[in-house]
Amino acid sequence: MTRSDTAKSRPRGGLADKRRAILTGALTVFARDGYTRASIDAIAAEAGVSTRTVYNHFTDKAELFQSVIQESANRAAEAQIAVIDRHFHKITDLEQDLIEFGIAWATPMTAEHAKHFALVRQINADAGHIPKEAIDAWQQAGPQRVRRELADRIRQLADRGLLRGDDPERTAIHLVLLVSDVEPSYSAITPTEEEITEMVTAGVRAFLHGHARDS
Amino acid sequence: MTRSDTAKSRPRGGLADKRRAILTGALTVFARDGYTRASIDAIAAEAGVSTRTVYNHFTDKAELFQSVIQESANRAAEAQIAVIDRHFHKITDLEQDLIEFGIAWATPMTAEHAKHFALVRQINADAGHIPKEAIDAWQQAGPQRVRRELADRIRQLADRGLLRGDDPERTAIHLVLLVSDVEPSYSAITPTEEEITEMVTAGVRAFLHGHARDS
DNA sequence: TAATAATTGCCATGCACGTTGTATTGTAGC
DNA sequence: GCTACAATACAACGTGCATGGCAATTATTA
Repeated sequence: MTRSDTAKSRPRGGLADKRRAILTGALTVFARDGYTRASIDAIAAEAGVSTRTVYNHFTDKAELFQSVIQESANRAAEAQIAVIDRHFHKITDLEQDLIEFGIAWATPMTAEHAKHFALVRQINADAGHIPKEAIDAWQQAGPQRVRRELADRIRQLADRGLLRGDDPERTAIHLVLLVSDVEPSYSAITPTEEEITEMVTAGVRAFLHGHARDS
Repeated sequence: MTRSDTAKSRPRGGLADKRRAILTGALTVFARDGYTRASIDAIAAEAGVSTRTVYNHFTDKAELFQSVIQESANRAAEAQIAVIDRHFHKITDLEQDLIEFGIAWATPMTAEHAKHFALVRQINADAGHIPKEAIDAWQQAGPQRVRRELADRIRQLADRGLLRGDDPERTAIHLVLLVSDVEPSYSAITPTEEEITEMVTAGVRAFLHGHARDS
């Protein structure tokens, strides 16, 4: 009685894109439960697919996980780079444009991307039990790629004399830190649009001028 | 043959402080393996204690975990508040003293405190499977308490005219973000003392003056 | 040293889960 | 409709693990 009631709509048909369904379901379950807790049965159910089919597409739970984090990294990186490109193309009023960038950066947190960040937390916690090659590949496809992109944009702003030009990599890190929310989703409180704006504004001001009195 | 060879030195005696031994061992194992992966047997072995004794002191794996994170939060908070008190007492040269504070803040990362931060990552990842009360208690005993302490110190600096006085809570968050290392221990690379100094210096400069050209 | 409490070893139970084999069935293209 | 192949249902195996029960053993205390 535990098998047939978990899968609500299994029309039993639909060949072909099972693999994508599995990856999507696995993302959901891995992000929610973590690697060890996540059971293949739960993933299969979430994907609307038989357990056996999962093993038909992926040899291992481990390989499935690595595929999931790789795809997650790629998708998230695409999205974030899109945000970067969109907002750094037309910088005229530095502070105002950075604030708009920060809002766009911090806002998508509310929808589908929440899963990606939950997965990132799982990776951070489980890093000691994930093969180093997988971690490296993930880092390179995700965070590092985005950071390099942002650093390039910052370098361009420095060339235009709008920012200091020393160590654009670290400057990029600082910017991202200051416009991102702390507290990853405890108590499931979604910050309002106003709170995001306020946080981002404060972050951008700190990024540009710092907190010293005389600045 | 799996039971007797894991515990190397079990002199079989030594009543009394078993509870502390269990807590310490549990911290090690939980921090390394996470809640689900961590087995009671592994914890008992790490603590040099029989499996049965664990259940003699704690009813559940869950209760043991909550005790561990609570103690971890308390210890880490004490240590961090000590660092805050030590460095914010004698602020004369703001930038130089903040840099020294940041170095002291980021350096202990190398020893015993690594476990605490690994545990924090586990909590962040597993938050959805930990009772809300436990999360709240942990937050209050740990991060929130430290942040409030730091905010108080920042408020005092603002009163002395050294920092802007708007929203000291967020200012505290910004300071901590900027002097902390990103990348939680992938590839087990321990940053050198020089690297820490460089990162902290850049962070404090950004905290005080920002990255804008004209500042 | 006697009595009380804590610790241990060992066994046992029950469950959840990864993984595989196999026979069956649905689907796509001829 | 027939064939080749993917998907499924079902069952089964092995394992790891949380948890509990005793009885023997050791430490603490009076």
